[in-house]
Amino acid sequence: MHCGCTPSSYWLPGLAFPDWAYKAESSPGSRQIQLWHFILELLQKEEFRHVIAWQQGEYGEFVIKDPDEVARLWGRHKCKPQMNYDKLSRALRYYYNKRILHKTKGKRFTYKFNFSKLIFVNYPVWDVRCPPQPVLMGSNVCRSPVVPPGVQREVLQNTFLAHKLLANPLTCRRMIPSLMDYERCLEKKSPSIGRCSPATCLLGPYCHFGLNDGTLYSPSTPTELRSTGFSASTSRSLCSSSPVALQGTSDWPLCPGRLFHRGQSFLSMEERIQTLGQRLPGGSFPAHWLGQPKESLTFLPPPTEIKGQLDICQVASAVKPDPEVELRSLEQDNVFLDFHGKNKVLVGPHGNQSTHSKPIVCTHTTRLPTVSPNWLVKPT
DNA sequence: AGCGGAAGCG
DNA sequence: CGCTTCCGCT
Repeated sequence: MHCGCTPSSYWLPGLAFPDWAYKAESSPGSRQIQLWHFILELLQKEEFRHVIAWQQGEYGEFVIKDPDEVARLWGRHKCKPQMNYDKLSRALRYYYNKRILHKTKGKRFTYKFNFSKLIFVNYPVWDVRCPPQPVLMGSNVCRSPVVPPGVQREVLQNTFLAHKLLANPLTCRRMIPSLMDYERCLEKKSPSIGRCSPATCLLGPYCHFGLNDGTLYSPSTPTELRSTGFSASTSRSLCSSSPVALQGTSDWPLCPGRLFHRGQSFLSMEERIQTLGQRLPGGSFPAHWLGQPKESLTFLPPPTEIKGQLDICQVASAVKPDPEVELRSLEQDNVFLDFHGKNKVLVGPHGNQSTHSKPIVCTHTTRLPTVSPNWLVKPT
Protein backbone atom coordinates (compact mmCIF):
# COMPACT_ATOMS: atom_id res chain seq x y z
CA MET A 1 0.00 0.00 0.00
CA HIS A 2 2.97 2.23 0.31
CA CYS A 3 4.36 1.33 -3.02
CA GLY A 4 6.45 -1.25 -1.29
CA CYS A 5 8.87 1.44 -0.39
CA THR A 6 7.90 2.28 3.13
CA PRO A 7 10.26 1.20 5.83
CA SER A 8 8.35 -1.19 8.00
CA SER A 9 9.64 0.10 11.27
CA TYR A 10 10.38 3.67 11.81
CA TRP A 11 10.95 3.89 15.49
CA LEU A 12 13.50 2.45 17.71
CA PRO A 13 12.30 0.28 20.52
CA GLY A 14 11.11 2.43 23.32
CA LEU A 15 10.37 5.36 21.10
CA ALA A 16 6.90 5.69 19.82
CA PHE A 17 4.63 8.51 19.05
CA PRO A 18 1.13 8.62 20.40
CA ASP A 19 -1.85 7.19 18.64
CA TRP A 20 -3.16 10.50 17.44
CA ALA A 21 0.00 10.95 15.50
CA TYR A 22 -1.02 8.19 13.19
CA LYS A 23 -3.83 8.61 10.82
CA ALA A 24 -6.58 6.15 11.43
CA GLU A 25 -7.47 4.45 8.24
CA SER A 26 -10.40 2.43 7.19
CA SER A 27 -8.59 -0.82 7.52
CA PRO A 28 -8.06 -1.47 11.19
CA GLY A 29 -4.51 -1.79 12.30
CA SER A 30 -3.12 0.07 9.37
CA ARG A 31 -1.58 3.39 10.11
CA GLN A 32 -0.46 6.08 7.80
CA ILE A 33 2.59 8.00 8.67
CA GLN A 34 2.23 11.74 8.65
CA LEU A 35 4.61 14.12 7.08
CA TRP A 36 6.24 15.28 10.27
CA HIS A 37 6.73 11.65 11.22
CA PHE A 38 8.34 11.05 7.94
CA ILE A 39 10.62 14.00 8.42
CA LEU A 40 11.62 12.74 11.82
CA GLU A 41 12.24 9.36 10.37
CA LEU A 42 14.57 10.75 7.78
CA LEU A 43 16.32 12.79 10.41
CA GLN A 44 16.85 9.68 12.42
CA LYS A 45 18.68 7.88 9.70
CA GLU A 46 22.30 8.18 8.99
CA GLU A 47 21.89 7.52 5.30
CA PHE A 48 19.78 10.62 4.84
CA ARG A 49 22.18 12.90 6.61
CA HIS A 50 23.10 14.51 3.32
CA VAL A 51 19.46 15.08 2.48
CA ILE A 52 18.07 16.34 5.74
CA ALA A 53 19.78 16.86 9.07
CA TRP A 54 19.43 18.42 12.46
CA GLN A 55 20.86 21.84 12.72
CA GLN A 56 23.79 21.58 15.01
CA GLY A 57 23.24 23.19 18.32
CA GLU A 58 19.71 24.29 17.65
CA TYR A 59 16.94 22.70 19.59
CA GLY A 60 14.64 20.82 17.22
CA GLU A 61 15.85 22.67 14.19
CA PHE A 62 16.58 20.89 10.97
CA VAL A 63 17.75 21.76 7.51
CA ILE A 64 16.49 20.25 4.33
CA LYS A 65 19.72 20.04 2.43
CA ASP A 66 18.23 18.52 -0.66
CA PRO A 67 14.63 19.68 -1.02
CA ASP A 68 14.05 17.83 -4.25
CA GLU A 69 15.19 14.59 -2.76
CA VAL A 70 13.11 14.96 0.38
CA ALA A 71 10.11 15.70 -1.79
CA ARG A 72 10.87 12.72 -3.93
CA LEU A 73 11.10 10.46 -0.92
CA TRP A 74 7.86 11.80 0.48
CA GLY A 75 6.19 11.43 -2.88
CA ARG A 76 7.40 7.89 -3.16
CA HIS A 77 6.05 7.16 0.26
CA LYS A 78 2.68 8.63 -0.51
CA CYS A 79 2.59 7.26 -4.04
CA LYS A 80 2.54 10.77 -5.35
CA PRO A 81 5.13 10.84 -8.06
CA GLN A 82 4.32 14.46 -8.83
CA MET A 83 5.36 15.57 -5.38
CA ASN A 84 7.86 18.38 -5.26
CA TYR A 85 9.28 20.73 -2.69
CA ASP A 86 6.72 23.38 -3.47
CA LYS A 87 3.92 21.05 -2.48
CA LEU A 88 5.77 19.52 0.40
CA SER A 89 6.57 22.91 1.82
CA ARG A 90 2.90 23.82 1.62
CA ALA A 91 2.17 20.80 3.77
CA LEU A 92 4.86 21.89 6.17
CA ARG A 93 3.34 25.33 6.31
CA TYR A 94 0.08 23.83 7.46
CA TYR A 95 2.01 22.73 10.52
CA TYR A 96 2.69 26.30 11.53
CA ASN A 97 -0.79 26.91 12.85
CA LYS A 98 -0.79 23.59 14.59
CA ARG A 99 2.44 24.55 16.19
CA ILE A 100 4.09 21.35 15.19
CA LEU A 101 6.65 23.22 13.16
CA HIS A 102 7.73 26.70 12.49
CA LYS A 103 10.03 28.30 10.05
CA THR A 104 13.42 29.54 11.01
CA LYS A 105 13.43 32.90 9.39
CA GLY A 106 16.37 33.84 7.32
CA LYS A 107 17.65 30.32 7.03
CA ARG A 108 16.94 28.59 3.80
CA PHE A 109 15.06 25.30 4.01
CA THR A 110 15.31 25.40 7.75
CA TYR A 111 12.43 24.50 10.01
CA LYS A 112 12.08 23.86 13.65
CA PHE A 113 10.07 21.27 15.48
CA ASN A 114 8.03 22.22 18.44
CA PHE A 115 8.80 19.23 20.57
CA SER A 116 6.96 20.38 23.61
CA LYS A 117 3.91 20.34 21.44
CA LEU A 118 4.55 17.01 19.91
CA ILE A 119 5.55 15.16 22.95
CA PHE A 120 4.71 16.78 26.21
CA VAL A 121 1.13 17.29 25.39
CA ASN A 122 0.52 13.67 25.07
CA TYR A 123 2.56 12.50 27.93
CA PRO A 124 2.03 14.91 30.70
CA VAL A 125 4.49 14.05 33.34
CA TRP A 126 1.94 13.70 36.05
CA ASP A 127 0.41 10.86 34.11
CA VAL A 128 3.52 8.88 34.39
CA ARG A 129 2.67 6.18 36.79
CA CYS A 130 6.16 4.97 37.08
CA PRO A 131 9.16 6.49 38.64
CA PRO A 132 11.74 8.34 36.71
CA GLN A 133 13.83 6.31 34.44
CA PRO A 134 16.89 5.03 36.13
CA VAL A 135 20.04 6.24 34.69
CA LEU A 136 21.88 3.65 32.80
CA MET A 137 25.16 5.16 32.17
CA GLY A 138 28.16 3.36 30.99
CA SER A 139 31.30 4.05 29.17
CA ASN A 140 29.77 2.83 25.94
CA VAL A 141 27.36 5.58 25.30
CA CYS A 142 25.03 4.62 22.55
CA ARG A 143 23.41 7.65 21.05
CA SER A 144 20.09 7.42 19.45
CA PRO A 145 20.03 9.11 16.09
CA VAL A 146 16.36 9.86 16.37
CA VAL A 147 16.79 12.41 19.05
CA PRO A 148 17.58 15.88 17.92
CA PRO A 149 20.25 17.75 19.73
CA GLY A 150 19.08 19.81 22.59
CA VAL A 151 15.81 18.11 23.27
CA GLN A 152 15.20 18.27 26.91
CA ARG A 153 15.96 15.15 28.79
CA GLU A 154 12.73 15.24 30.65
CA VAL A 155 10.72 15.42 27.51
CA LEU A 156 12.37 12.40 26.15
CA GLN A 157 12.55 10.41 29.27
CA ASN A 158 8.99 11.02 30.17
CA THR A 159 7.84 10.39 26.68
CA PHE A 160 9.61 7.15 26.25
CA LEU A 161 8.92 5.93 29.65
CA ALA A 162 5.34 7.02 29.84
CA HIS A 163 4.45 5.48 26.57
CA LYS A 164 6.03 2.22 27.42
CA LEU A 165 4.81 2.13 30.92
CA LEU A 166 1.29 3.19 30.32
CA ALA A 167 1.06 0.67 27.56
CA ASN A 168 2.59 -2.15 29.41
CA PRO A 169 3.98 -1.93 32.90
CA LEU A 170 5.43 -5.38 32.54
CA THR A 171 7.69 -4.17 29.85
CA CYS A 172 8.86 -1.61 32.23
CA ARG A 173 9.59 -4.17 34.86
CA ARG A 174 11.47 -6.29 32.46
CA MET A 175 13.50 -3.33 31.50
CA ILE A 176 14.02 -2.05 34.92
CA PRO A 177 13.71 -4.70 37.58
CA SER A 178 14.36 -2.23 40.32
CA LEU A 179 11.02 -0.62 39.65
CA MET A 180 9.45 -3.41 41.63
CA ASP A 181 11.34 -2.19 44.60
CA TYR A 182 10.43 1.33 43.81
CA GLU A 183 6.77 0.45 43.63
CA ARG A 184 6.94 -1.33 46.93
CA CYS A 185 8.51 1.77 48.26
CA LEU A 186 5.60 3.83 47.01
CA GLU A 187 3.02 1.41 48.34
CA LYS A 188 4.42 1.81 51.77
CA LYS A 189 3.99 5.51 51.20
CA SER A 190 7.47 6.01 52.27
CA PRO A 191 7.92 9.66 53.00
CA SER A 192 11.24 9.62 51.37
CA ILE A 193 11.81 7.64 48.26
CA GLY A 194 15.36 8.50 48.73
CA ARG A 195 15.54 6.11 51.58
CA CYS A 196 15.19 3.11 49.37
CA SER A 197 17.98 0.78 49.91
CA PRO A 198 20.73 1.68 47.53
CA ALA A 199 21.24 -1.99 46.93
CA THR A 200 17.94 -2.24 45.12
CA CYS A 201 18.31 0.89 43.10
CA LEU A 202 19.71 1.43 39.71
CA LEU A 203 19.92 5.11 39.73
CA GLY A 204 23.37 5.79 38.72
CA PRO A 205 25.90 8.16 40.04
CA TYR A 206 25.29 10.54 37.22
CA CYS A 207 21.62 11.11 37.46
CA HIS A 208 20.20 13.66 35.11
CA PHE A 209 16.63 13.23 36.00
CA GLY A 210 14.45 16.15 36.74
CA LEU A 211 17.04 18.79 36.65
CA ASN A 212 16.57 20.50 33.39
CA ASP A 213 16.82 23.83 35.01
CA GLY A 214 19.96 22.81 36.72
CA THR A 215 21.33 19.75 35.16
CA LEU A 216 23.79 17.98 37.27
CA TYR A 217 26.39 16.91 34.91
CA SER A 218 29.04 14.86 36.40
CA PRO A 219 32.47 16.16 35.64
CA SER A 220 32.98 12.93 33.74
CA THR A 221 29.99 13.42 31.52
CA PRO A 222 31.34 13.46 28.01
CA THR A 223 31.57 16.90 26.55
CA GLU A 224 29.54 15.89 23.54
CA LEU A 225 26.63 15.09 25.78
CA ARG A 226 26.91 18.32 27.63
CA SER A 227 26.88 20.31 24.50
CA THR A 228 23.81 18.60 23.14
CA GLY A 229 22.06 18.89 26.43
CA PHE A 230 21.34 15.26 26.10
CA SER A 231 21.98 12.77 28.79
CA ALA A 232 23.76 9.55 28.30
CA SER A 233 21.02 7.88 30.20
CA THR A 234 18.41 8.64 27.64
CA SER A 235 20.41 7.57 24.70
CA ARG A 236 21.54 4.49 26.40
CA SER A 237 18.10 3.53 27.46
CA LEU A 238 16.90 3.66 23.92
CA CYS A 239 19.46 1.25 22.79
CA SER A 240 19.64 -1.23 25.52
CA SER A 241 16.94 -3.02 27.36
CA SER A 242 19.24 -4.62 29.84
CA PRO A 243 19.80 -2.58 32.91
CA VAL A 244 23.27 -1.87 33.95
CA ALA A 245 24.01 -1.99 37.58
CA LEU A 246 25.91 0.99 38.75
CA GLN A 247 27.55 1.76 41.93
CA GLY A 248 26.91 4.84 43.88
CA THR A 249 29.54 7.16 45.03
CA SER A 250 29.74 9.29 48.06
CA ASP A 251 28.86 12.25 45.94
CA TRP A 252 26.02 10.66 44.09
CA PRO A 253 24.16 8.12 46.16
CA LEU A 254 21.91 5.63 44.48
CA CYS A 255 18.35 6.65 45.05
CA PRO A 256 15.43 6.35 42.68
CA GLY A 257 13.14 9.28 42.24
CA ARG A 258 15.19 11.65 44.21
CA LEU A 259 18.51 13.06 43.53
CA PHE A 260 21.08 13.74 46.07
CA HIS A 261 24.31 15.40 45.58
CA ARG A 262 26.61 15.46 48.51
CA GLY A 263 23.73 15.13 50.86
CA GLN A 264 21.69 17.85 49.23
CA SER A 265 18.28 16.67 48.13
CA PHE A 266 16.75 17.93 44.98
CA LEU A 267 13.08 18.19 44.31
CA SER A 268 12.25 15.52 41.81
CA MET A 269 10.70 16.26 38.51
CA GLU A 270 7.50 14.55 39.49
CA GLU A 271 7.18 16.55 42.62
CA ARG A 272 7.72 19.77 40.83
CA ILE A 273 5.26 18.92 38.12
CA GLN A 274 2.67 17.78 40.56
CA THR A 275 2.94 21.03 42.36
CA LEU A 276 2.63 22.97 39.20
CA GLY A 277 -0.03 20.81 37.66
CA GLN A 278 -2.34 21.24 40.57
CA ARG A 279 -2.02 24.94 40.45
CA LEU A 280 -2.55 25.49 36.81
CA PRO A 281 -5.91 25.25 35.15
CA GLY A 282 -6.32 22.21 33.02
CA GLY A 283 -3.32 20.66 34.63
CA SER A 284 -1.16 22.40 32.16
CA PHE A 285 1.92 24.36 32.78
CA PRO A 286 4.12 26.69 30.90
CA ALA A 287 6.81 24.80 29.18
CA HIS A 288 9.50 26.99 30.57
CA TRP A 289 8.93 25.53 33.98
CA LEU A 290 10.21 22.31 32.62
CA GLY A 291 13.07 23.52 30.65
CA GLN A 292 15.52 26.17 30.20
CA PRO A 293 13.56 29.32 29.73
CA LYS A 294 15.31 30.50 26.64
CA GLU A 295 14.43 27.37 24.74
CA SER A 296 10.97 26.61 25.86
CA LEU A 297 9.54 30.05 25.71
CA THR A 298 9.38 29.65 22.01
CA PHE A 299 6.50 27.34 22.51
CA LEU A 300 4.45 29.22 24.97
CA PRO A 301 0.90 29.78 23.87
CA PRO A 302 0.26 32.89 21.88
CA PRO A 303 -0.84 35.90 23.89
CA THR A 304 -4.40 35.54 22.77
CA GLU A 305 -4.63 32.24 24.58
CA ILE A 306 -3.32 33.59 27.81
CA LYS A 307 -6.20 35.07 29.64
CA GLY A 308 -7.40 35.87 33.08
CA GLN A 309 -5.51 36.92 36.09
CA LEU A 310 -2.26 35.74 37.40
CA ASP A 311 -1.82 32.95 39.78
CA ILE A 312 0.93 32.50 42.25
CA CYS A 313 2.93 29.39 42.39
CA GLN A 314 5.76 28.43 44.57
CA VAL A 315 8.39 26.30 43.11
CA ALA A 316 11.53 25.03 44.57
CA SER A 317 14.05 24.34 41.96
CA ALA A 318 17.50 23.09 41.95
CA VAL A 319 19.90 25.49 40.49
CA LYS A 320 23.17 24.48 39.10
CA PRO A 321 25.59 26.12 36.80
CA ASP A 322 25.38 25.80 33.12
CA PRO A 323 27.26 22.65 32.19
CA GLU A 324 29.57 24.48 29.91
CA VAL A 325 30.29 26.95 32.60
CA GLU A 326 30.83 24.08 34.93
CA LEU A 327 33.23 22.49 32.57
CA ARG A 328 35.23 25.61 32.27
CA SER A 329 34.95 26.40 35.90
CA LEU A 330 36.35 23.09 36.90
CA GLU A 331 39.55 24.27 35.45
CA GLN A 332 39.31 27.57 37.22
CA ASP A 333 38.95 27.34 40.94
CA ASN A 334 35.52 25.76 40.77
CA VAL A 335 33.78 28.99 40.13
CA PHE A 336 30.35 28.70 38.66
CA LEU A 337 27.70 31.05 37.58
CA ASP A 338 24.26 30.36 38.88
CA PHE A 339 21.41 29.45 36.61
CA HIS A 340 20.63 33.01 35.83
CA GLY A 341 24.22 33.71 35.12
CA LYS A 342 24.34 36.43 37.70
CA ASN A 343 26.03 35.17 40.76
CA LYS A 344 29.30 33.45 41.02
CA VAL A 345 29.15 30.34 43.09
CA LEU A 346 31.92 28.21 44.33
CA VAL A 347 31.17 24.57 43.90
CA GLY A 348 32.76 21.44 42.67
CA PRO A 349 33.99 18.01 43.43
CA HIS A 350 37.31 19.28 44.53
CA GLY A 351 36.08 22.19 46.50
CA ASN A 352 35.93 22.44 50.18
CA GLN A 353 32.79 20.56 51.03
CA SER A 354 31.69 22.75 53.84
CA THR A 355 31.77 25.91 51.84
CA HIS A 356 31.80 25.03 48.18
CA SER A 357 30.03 21.84 47.46
CA LYS A 358 26.38 22.59 47.92
CA PRO A 359 24.28 22.97 44.84
CA ILE A 360 22.12 25.98 45.17
CA VAL A 361 18.54 25.21 45.91
CA CYS A 362 16.34 28.19 45.71
CA THR A 363 12.71 28.68 46.32
CA HIS A 364 11.14 31.45 44.43
CA THR A 365 7.68 32.75 44.19
CA THR A 366 6.64 33.44 40.71
CA ARG A 367 3.55 34.74 39.10
CA LEU A 368 2.20 32.45 36.47
CA PRO A 369 -0.23 33.41 33.81
CA THR A 370 -3.53 31.68 34.02
CA VAL A 371 -3.75 29.93 30.76
CA SER A 372 -6.60 28.52 28.87
CA PRO A 373 -7.06 24.93 29.94
CA ASN A 374 -6.73 23.74 26.41
CA TRP A 375 -3.64 25.41 25.25
CA LEU A 376 -1.85 22.17 25.55
CA VAL A 377 -3.93 20.22 23.18
CA LYS A 378 -3.10 17.87 20.45
CA PRO A 379 -3.09 19.29 16.98
CA THR A 380 -6.45 19.40 15.36
C1' DA B 1 12.43 31.10 -1.21
C1' DG B 2 8.53 31.55 1.30
C1' DC B 3 3.63 32.52 2.30
C1' DG B 4 -1.20 31.38 2.58
C1' DG B 5 -5.89 31.16 0.09
C1' DA B 6 -8.74 28.09 -2.41
C1' DA B 7 -10.33 23.91 -4.06
C1' DG B 8 -10.08 19.04 -4.34
C1' DC B 9 -9.15 14.29 -2.95
C1' DG B 10 -9.52 9.88 -0.32
C1' DC C 1 -8.65 15.65 8.47
C1' DG C 2 -4.21 15.81 6.28
C1' DC C 3 -2.59 16.65 2.94
C1' DT C 4 -2.08 17.69 -2.65
C1' DT C 5 -2.45 20.76 -6.26
C1' DC C 6 -2.35 25.21 -8.01
C1' DC C 7 -1.35 29.85 -7.86
C1' DG C 8 -0.79 34.88 -6.98
C1' DC C 9 1.80 37.66 -4.17
C1' DT C 10 6.07 39.34 -1.72
